[in-house]
Amino acid sequence: MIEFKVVKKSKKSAARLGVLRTPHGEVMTPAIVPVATLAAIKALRTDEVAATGTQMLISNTYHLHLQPGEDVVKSAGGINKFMGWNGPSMTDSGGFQVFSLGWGKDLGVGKVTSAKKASAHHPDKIEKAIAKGNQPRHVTITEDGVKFRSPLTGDEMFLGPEESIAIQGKIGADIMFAFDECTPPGATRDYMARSLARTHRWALRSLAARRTKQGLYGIVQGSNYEDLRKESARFIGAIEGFDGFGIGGDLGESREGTKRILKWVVPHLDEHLPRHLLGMGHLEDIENIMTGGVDTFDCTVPTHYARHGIAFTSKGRVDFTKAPLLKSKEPVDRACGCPVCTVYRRNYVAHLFRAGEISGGAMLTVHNLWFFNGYVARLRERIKKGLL
RNA sequence: GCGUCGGUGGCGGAGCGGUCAAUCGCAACAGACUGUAAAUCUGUCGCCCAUUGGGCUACGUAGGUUCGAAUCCUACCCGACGCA
Repeated sequence: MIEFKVVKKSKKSAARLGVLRTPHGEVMTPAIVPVATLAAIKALRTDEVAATGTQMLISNTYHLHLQPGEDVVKSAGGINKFMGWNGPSMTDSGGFQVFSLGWGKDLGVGKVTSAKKASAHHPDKIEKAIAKGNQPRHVTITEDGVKFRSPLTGDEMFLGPEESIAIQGKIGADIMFAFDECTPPGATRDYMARSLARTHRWALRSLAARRTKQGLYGIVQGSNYEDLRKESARFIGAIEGFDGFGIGGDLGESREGTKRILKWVVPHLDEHLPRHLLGMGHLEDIENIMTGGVDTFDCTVPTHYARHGIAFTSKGRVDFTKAPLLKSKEPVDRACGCPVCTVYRRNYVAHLFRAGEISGGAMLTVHNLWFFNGYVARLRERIKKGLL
């Protein structure tokens, strides 16, 4: 059971402050939700994660199904006990993997890769590949769900709405997501429309498959087509029983595009229910996301970039793989009070990266999470003061 | 002192007469990364111009053989090992 309460609505934008109550505590929204795909924020212990101001985590159904398997998580007492995380949690449905391991992998594109950019590398490839009703190499998408081979064992596996919800039920996070298809940017409208209709049917099946008291969010798709996005928002928004909404898929080729999509979608969603934007949260996006009316959003950027040596600081990005930092006696970020910045200097962190020491990635993960959480908290403060 | 093997680009290490400025790995440098295939991936990596391309100097040093050598021969220098 979850509960959401809007505490304040901005007069300047669609932004709002809220409280999301879960069996594992409250989330002050808007909030960023760091990604713990395999029931782990890579490189960190959960107590270290808690010390970064992180309120909620999202793990992944597909990955946990492959390893260690949902039964292991269930017998551990659910994901919270399993990973020693006392706070709220969500699980993504595996819908994103339908894309990332399917078309995404085949075509070498990410979900935010613009169609233009992608087709510059593969002229006409995307349209042709997808338009003809072909299937990606590694997954087969049917009305029932998605067939794929485990990259771990090579075994044939299947994930559909019923399977995803059953697995998420055993994992036991506070909030689950409906099974959807995250469509590839650059696909034809025709493909998008057919995929959307199927995702809608999957949403109803996901809801019908729920056997637990966990929250369940329906997911709005529709890529960057106005009519499809609106249609999707109306359809998903009208379904009785969802505890909130996810907004997923291709979110436009630019920050303006994302803004536009949120404008199309958000007005059709019940304002009393929480809205979660799936997989977006670069620093530069966050203000737009909030003013667009999003309550929670997840993103791998702070954790992923950290392991690649990038720290986000009050003065912009700092790349710790660069040699000159070996001579810097500054903290990672002068203006930061995180557990890393209060102890370590840039020269040491840079050394750890150049030496391939994993603690370097761990340190920047702590810092980046602290920084992103702080950034979001300051924006919440601005909403509170009526500035946003 | 004699013998054997060896000396290749920042390092390790291929190549053993032409297609070699030289496979590959590491390091270095640059770039990418938005519901994590991701402590990953891509590119550059002798020097000088250039868009394809061209020029120059290079495989211990100095000579030589050959149309042509990192690759064959000779001498020398250096290293490892073995024998005195």
